[in-house]
Amino acid sequence: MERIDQIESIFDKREAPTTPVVSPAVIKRLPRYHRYLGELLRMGRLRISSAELSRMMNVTASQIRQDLNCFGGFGQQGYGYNVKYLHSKISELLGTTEGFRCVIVGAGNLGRALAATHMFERRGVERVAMFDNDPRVVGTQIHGLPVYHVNSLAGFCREMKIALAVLTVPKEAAPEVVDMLIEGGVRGIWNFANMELDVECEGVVVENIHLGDSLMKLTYEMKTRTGESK
Amino acid sequence: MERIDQIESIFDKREAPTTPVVSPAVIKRLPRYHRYLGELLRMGRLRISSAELSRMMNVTASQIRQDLNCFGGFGQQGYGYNVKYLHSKISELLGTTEGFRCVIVGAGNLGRALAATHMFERRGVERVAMFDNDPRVVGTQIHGLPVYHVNSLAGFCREMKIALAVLTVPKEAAPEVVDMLIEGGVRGIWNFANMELDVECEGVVVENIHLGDSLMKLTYEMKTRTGESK
DNA sequence: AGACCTTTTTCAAAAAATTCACAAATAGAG
DNA sequence: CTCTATTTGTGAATTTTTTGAAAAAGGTCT
Repeated sequence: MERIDQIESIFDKREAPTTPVVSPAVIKRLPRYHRYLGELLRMGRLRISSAELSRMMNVTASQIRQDLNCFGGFGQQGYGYNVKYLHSKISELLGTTEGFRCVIVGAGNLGRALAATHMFERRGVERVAMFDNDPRVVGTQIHGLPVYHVNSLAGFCREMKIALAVLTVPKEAAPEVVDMLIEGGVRGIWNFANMELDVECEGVVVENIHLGDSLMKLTYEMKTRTGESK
Repeated sequence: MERIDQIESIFDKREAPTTPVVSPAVIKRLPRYHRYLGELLRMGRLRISSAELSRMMNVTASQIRQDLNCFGGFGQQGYGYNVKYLHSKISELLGTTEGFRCVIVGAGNLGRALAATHMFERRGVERVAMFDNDPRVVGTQIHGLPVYHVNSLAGFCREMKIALAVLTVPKEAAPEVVDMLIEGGVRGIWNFANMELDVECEGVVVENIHLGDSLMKLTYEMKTRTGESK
């Protein structure tokens, strides 16, 4: 009972939580749990204990239990967690069952590479089209996706109820495209442009990808750790 | 003086720090500081205060000062930070002046897209070659980089003193390639393969990129935030 | 059906990260 | 050359995150 109340309060929007109900640290870990559970599922495992999962994932069992409990009691004492159930629950939590539709803006190398993956479909996101301003690619198809001119972006998004946009345009073009996307009613932007987008628009979420930052973190570790082990 | 002692102690490997001398949270933020400082540099700014930078970056000024102080006093009371100096200091800290040389393993869509960028050169990393096992691409050039057969990977790395490898091969091939890289004496692996690499090899660092996790974090926020703002 | 065993839940303690607040130092003005 | 307005450096307070450990609950085996 207790448990159910807790779950409901998380999703009860009227409570206007000042601090996020689930901490960002936990949310960042959810996709990783999802990944490992998917692996277990493919291996045919039916159940898993936090202890075994913790060994696989190199985190403490306590953290796994704590994390999962933020969303309600998905496990069972003396049994552990049902792999299939937990996997689908996390899918749901993460929004992969919402059926978001997306466009990729920018048909350069990175845009094409992303278009080629199964990344979106595997997470319940439907790729609908690509957009670019280069007349040589507009009108063609890339990995099965039609490429339209960026002029028609806002209208297309609104008409096709596009919820999510992948931004792989050059830095200079990004702000302009963002305006069009917002005009088109897009609710999430996955930003690969090499700049920070700080969209101050109610209800629009931006996730910035900075590959360069990651590369620098790596070179930092290489520089530092290698020295240590000497 | 105090200050200089502190800096030295950070880099003094004999101290064998059990806990990392600089916390991971700080390190994750360094590239972002570097990015903003580069921006300021391009704008011709000579100095910046933590307060102004904090406004630009949407973090607390206190955090900026605390972070930078982990590495020593780069600023000056009553003046702030010298943009050029601080930028170059952070570059150095992050290992971009080490002149690491890298190869890209996997000449698929993502490998090609990465090869096309200036990401590496801009961070002092020199791209040397690509590797693949597809006879149709072996022997060609991609964005100016020669493509060799993956057979010769280990030998090439050792001979050419390759420090860093970018892994964009399919998940299945990853473990095998990692073995070759380690044999070749590589010290850092930037892993885009859709799996967690846990290389337990003294002095070899792995940075995993999981674009899918980021996408899921975005769909989570879209699902959650949009509801809240209703 | 009952005792025991596993494993989650939950609450509390510990550790880590962030923010606060103020002393100390410097630049710049007059 | 002194005085004032800034602004860093820093130790302490606060908040957040992680870990630990007892309590509760469901399974398993005889």
